[in-house]
Amino acid sequence: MTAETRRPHTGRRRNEAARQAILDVAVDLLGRTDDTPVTIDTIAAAAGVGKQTIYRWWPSKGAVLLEALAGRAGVDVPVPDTGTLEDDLEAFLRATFLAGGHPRTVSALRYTMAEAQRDPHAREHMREFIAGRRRVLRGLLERARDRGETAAGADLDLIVDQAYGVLWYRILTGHADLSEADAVALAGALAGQARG
Amino acid sequence: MTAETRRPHTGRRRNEAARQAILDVAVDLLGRTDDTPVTIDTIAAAAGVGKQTIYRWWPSKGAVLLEALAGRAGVDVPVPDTGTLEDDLEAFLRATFLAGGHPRTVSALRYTMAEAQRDPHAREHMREFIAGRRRVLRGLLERARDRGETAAGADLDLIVDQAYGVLWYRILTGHADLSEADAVALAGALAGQARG
Amino acid sequence: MTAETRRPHTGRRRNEAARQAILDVAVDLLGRTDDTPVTIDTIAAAAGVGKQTIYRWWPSKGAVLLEALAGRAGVDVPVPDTGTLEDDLEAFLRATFLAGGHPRTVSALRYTMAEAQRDPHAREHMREFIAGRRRVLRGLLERARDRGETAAGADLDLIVDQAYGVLWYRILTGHADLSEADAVALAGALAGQARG
Amino acid sequence: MTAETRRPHTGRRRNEAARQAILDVAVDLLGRTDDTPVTIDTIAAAAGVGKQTIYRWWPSKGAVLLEALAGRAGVDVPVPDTGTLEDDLEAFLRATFLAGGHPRTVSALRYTMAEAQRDPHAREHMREFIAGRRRVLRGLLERARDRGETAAGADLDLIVDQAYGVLWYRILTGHADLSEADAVALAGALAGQARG
DNA sequence: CCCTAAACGAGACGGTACGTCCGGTCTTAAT
DNA sequence: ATTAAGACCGGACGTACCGTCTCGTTTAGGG
Repeated sequence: MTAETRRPHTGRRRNEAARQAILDVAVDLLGRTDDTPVTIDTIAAAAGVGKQTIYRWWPSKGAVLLEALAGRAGVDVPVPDTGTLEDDLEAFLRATFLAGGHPRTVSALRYTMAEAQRDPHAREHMREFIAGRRRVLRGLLERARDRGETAAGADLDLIVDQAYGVLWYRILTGHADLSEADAVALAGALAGQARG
Repeated sequence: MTAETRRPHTGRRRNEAARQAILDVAVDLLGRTDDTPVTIDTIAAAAGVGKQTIYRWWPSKGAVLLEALAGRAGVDVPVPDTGTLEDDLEAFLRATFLAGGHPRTVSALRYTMAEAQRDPHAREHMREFIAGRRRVLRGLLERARDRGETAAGADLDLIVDQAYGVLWYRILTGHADLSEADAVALAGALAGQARG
Repeated sequence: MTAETRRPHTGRRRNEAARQAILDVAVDLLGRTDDTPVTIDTIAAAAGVGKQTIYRWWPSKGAVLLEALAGRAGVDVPVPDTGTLEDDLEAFLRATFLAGGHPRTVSALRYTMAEAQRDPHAREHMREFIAGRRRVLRGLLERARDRGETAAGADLDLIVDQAYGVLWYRILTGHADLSEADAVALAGALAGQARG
Repeated sequence: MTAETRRPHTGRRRNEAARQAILDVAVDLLGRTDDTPVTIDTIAAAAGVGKQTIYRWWPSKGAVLLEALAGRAGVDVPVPDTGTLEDDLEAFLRATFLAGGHPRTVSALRYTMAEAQRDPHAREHMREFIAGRRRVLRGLLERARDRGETAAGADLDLIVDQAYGVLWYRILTGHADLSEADAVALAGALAGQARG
């Protein structure tokens, strides 16, 4: 994804096209399943940008990657509204597992989570990213609660933890695929937990 | 943890004392919560060993770290045998969360999981480490199944995924602590799930 | 010779101050008669420079050392012009032997000639260095020839070879000093050869 | 030159076969014009010998190489005895230049002279090697002096320096070949110089 | 005749240097 | 003032070699 067309300078104002090119390249590189190195130099070169342009707007490499990741988050996972908790949960987890099972997504998530462990900026961005995803799922659960579908003492946060926990655990260790069947099974189990 | 005493050579056979010194130093460095760098150079220096002695026996830094980690695994988590699934599960998860909540353990697990994402050798070792931990928990569940405590169609592997998924998810994102209360709640939820 | 004062960056152009610092340190280290190691690391450290800055501009250690040596060549040996071949030759060889007999010069020449045997880049630079020194002496001889002081068939190159041959032979083997008396004797002998 | 046949142990006495194998391999490796590394490991492996067997009898790598070189010295350069200085000198220098011009010899001399600059043991051996070669040539000159062929004040040592100086200078810098014509020319010049 | 001491092949070891890679900072010249 | 370009410092990486050390084996020669 090398910048082919000439991108004009914008003088003393921030160049939005450059910013977008950087994030696009970051997304592209993160998704590569070969061993293309994801370095600031390769990003800058591929985006047709100076390294300083990156560091002017982001504090570290991890911050760039996490913002790139966050920008792509949720595009593949619409929030379903079927009317029942189990169906919502199943639809959501199927979509989530489907997206999360794509090789490009796996690669990107693995790399960024690793980066978040060593780069404090990336860690902070990752926390926000995670919090955002959690809010969506928790919203889905709260809707069901408001409909009276959940038991009184149901720990919604713990249910969210289990859903995303399984997802990340499998992505990072690779010990099992994110199969559709497992999405369904997990949805059923978590719906059961919610009902009490 | 510098080697103070003179360590004798062992001729043409591997020097077990050197191997142990390397792993000890690795464990020590992995557990540091300050930003002490975990490098081959620092490991070698602290262990009083030449770098080549490390590379002679391990293919990469990650492999050393994972072996060091694996060597310490399970020391803090005995397998309980109370007679009932829920009590076993609760005891196991309490111990696991307790150990996994210790700053030194968190630091080590975060670093090694990150390393496993970039170093194929570390990844392979991590897979084995993960598989070993899973076997323990799965054995506990199978025992309950053999006692007839679980429903016919209960997916034991998924339950294992949920337990360790929550653990790793919290360790890596840091969005919530590994509290004792959550261990108890999770044990209850999973026991219920197993019973069907 | 550590860089004490802050050296400013020069942006996208080569930093001449850094280049000079590297060569200065190299000259200094080459001249040491103790066993201070002449390493890229020590050069970089003493010059306050990253190793990559050296490898960006020179292909190998030997290339740096040879350039450093060449930069100092000829400073101590002015080309005399007395009007007669023998006097010119004597003055030149006295100065050459004097400079070549200095411990710092001996050390530098020994090290660089050794380096030139194993490093092809250094070898190439050494060839140029040698060629440059030869040109000076040969120029002196040609001037005498133009004055009609030499025999018709005199092989000037072979005379140059003998002069520098004795110099290097003694420097490298250390079997005899570069005494003033020998400079005079050699000048007389070579002048005799030239006259035929 | 790998040791193919089984070499028997000799109990508690030095194994002469091993010693010879080491020197043979050293000579072979020194003569290689490709970039085969001349290391203790390669020598030991090729000679079918443990490294310790080398270090038991020689103090350093350079010492081995120099002894190997010395063992081959003089094999190609018989001392002529034609009856006249110029003819003796010409015959000697022709043979010397011929031998010294062989690629294997050049390679060996270059490597060992370089080694002699960094390894004190090699340096000492080189001094002896050089002294030995000098004695031969000086003997030739003294014979002529005893016949009354040289001038009273002729500096025989300087003549020896000039002869070997040219040889080594060309070998080490490679700026010119050791041609037969130059051997003849040099012999003539030095004979003239001796006659005064 | 056995038993011990030395030499041997093998190769692990501590240490030092190499040349490469990359993160984040800095400066120039162009826009 | 912002940008593309890219040099710079620092520091980790994994490799190569030196010379030392220990093991287990083999043989010579003294008790």
